[in-house]
Amino acid sequence: MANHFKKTSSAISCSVCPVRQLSMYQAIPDSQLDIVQQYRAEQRSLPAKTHLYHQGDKHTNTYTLFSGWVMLYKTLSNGGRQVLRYALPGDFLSFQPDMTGPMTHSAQTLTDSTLCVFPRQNLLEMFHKHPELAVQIAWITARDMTLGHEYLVNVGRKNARERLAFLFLELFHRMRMHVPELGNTMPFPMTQEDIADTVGLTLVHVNRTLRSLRQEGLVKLAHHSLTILDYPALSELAGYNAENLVNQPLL
Amino acid sequence: MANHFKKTSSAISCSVCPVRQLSMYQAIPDSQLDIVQQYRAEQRSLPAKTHLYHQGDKHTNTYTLFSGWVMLYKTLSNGGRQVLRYALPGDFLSFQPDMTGPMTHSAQTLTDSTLCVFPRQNLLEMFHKHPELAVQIAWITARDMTLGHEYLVNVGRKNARERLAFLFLELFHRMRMHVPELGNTMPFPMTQEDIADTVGLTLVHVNRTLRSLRQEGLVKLAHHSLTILDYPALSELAGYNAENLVNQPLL
DNA sequence: ACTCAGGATTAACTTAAGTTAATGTCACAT
DNA sequence: ATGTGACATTAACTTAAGTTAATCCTGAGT
Repeated sequence: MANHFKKTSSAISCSVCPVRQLSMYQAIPDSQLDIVQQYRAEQRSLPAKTHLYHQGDKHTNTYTLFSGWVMLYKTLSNGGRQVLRYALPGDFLSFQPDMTGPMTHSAQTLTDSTLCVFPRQNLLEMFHKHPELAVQIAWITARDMTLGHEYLVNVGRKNARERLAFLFLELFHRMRMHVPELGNTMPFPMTQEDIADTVGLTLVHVNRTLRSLRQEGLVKLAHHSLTILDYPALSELAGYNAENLVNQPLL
Repeated sequence: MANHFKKTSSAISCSVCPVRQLSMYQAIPDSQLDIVQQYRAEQRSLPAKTHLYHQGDKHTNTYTLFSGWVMLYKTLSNGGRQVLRYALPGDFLSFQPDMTGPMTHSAQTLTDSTLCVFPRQNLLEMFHKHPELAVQIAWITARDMTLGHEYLVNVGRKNARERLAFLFLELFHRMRMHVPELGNTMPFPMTQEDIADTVGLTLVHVNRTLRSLRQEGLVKLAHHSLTILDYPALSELAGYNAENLVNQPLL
């Protein structure tokens, strides 16, 4: 199989990085960014639908997503798949408790994406030199865990309509943090099968439920673009409150 | 309502703490444990079925569970409940991304329990003086997140029998880390309703499924005691492999 | 313009899990 | 010993979601 990885010829300097404030490196003052950049091995571009790593792989890199969408998921022994989270720019990927063991999940790009690569080895050294980064990672991981908890509630205790409403609003809100000027329409690169594997339903039932939401004028979803038509109704359905998605630094 | 909190008259010193190696303080050398102890506000004992904090509360403490079982759960607007995790001795509680905001979940003791109380304020100071603790927290949080992911897969992509099998093995393995000499029987303080709210089923269906597992001789569950009768079969059912539950320090 | 393939849509039918409601059991208090 | 309440157990019935399988789009490549 061909190696899809491509080093970006014109890697962007950390000092002018447009997504830094969304990433763990918001904790590092401008004056020390050159140090961070020394730990960055490279910037790497991948086309849509390629894997960054597979569940079970030994993997020695850590990533900060620079642009694009990445889907994190787990595979079951019976062939099933459960999506854990969608990563947006600034998100930190491939951190897990057993840093030397096999990956507990897979990561696949949904769109063309660019990532900054930080070898695990460097991470530990960085923590040592910049303890505030360790705190930052703890904070980011706690945030991701909290989101995971919301997903768990979603799948464990809600019906199909509520699950979809929640997913849409969760992505909509996170997207708005990245693009504050966003209107009611956002890119939505996943397929209905991806959605099904996120909310714990089948593709067919997702389609059915989507139809009902569409007919009631709550959302429009087509051609990888999602439009929120009736925010209050969706929000009510989802049992969602935006405050759940914190994005403030810890300190 | 009466205040159930009770300061333990004979608080145990950190230096002789039997659960330290299971907690974040495994990262602190013996010689510096007195410092940790200075950050500990108190040791507190609670009877079974009392809340440590409620979802929505402002809460300024952080805890390390010293003994007993604590259930963490979220409440839905429709009255539903989703259990997020069961805490065992050594576990770190009430850490969340928004340290000053309302709690995102509730915590309730299942058995009589004792906790070591560390005010949030002290935490930040501790991180400052012992950066390795921040790394440790990042590691612990990542571990909890990974467990959360397993729960998500369980609820999102498995049938009733598989979900129960998984829950039993997960708790069995974690219990064994605490009590290596454990046989096939372990304490199991939760009710069938708790189980239902953990695996995303109804109480009635949990009971039905439990009967089928019992009739096939896979487990025995009665009087708050669980016996694993056919480990291989359960393990096969659950799609579980013990390696998922890492418990090694990060550094 | 034409083909192909990955998605999206639907309908018909099945089933796992939910609901309701009654009864049983056991620990504990009086 | 008796009553009370929290849990556990079952059965009968309902329903939300799963399964199977056909058809339809639509955008990319020739």
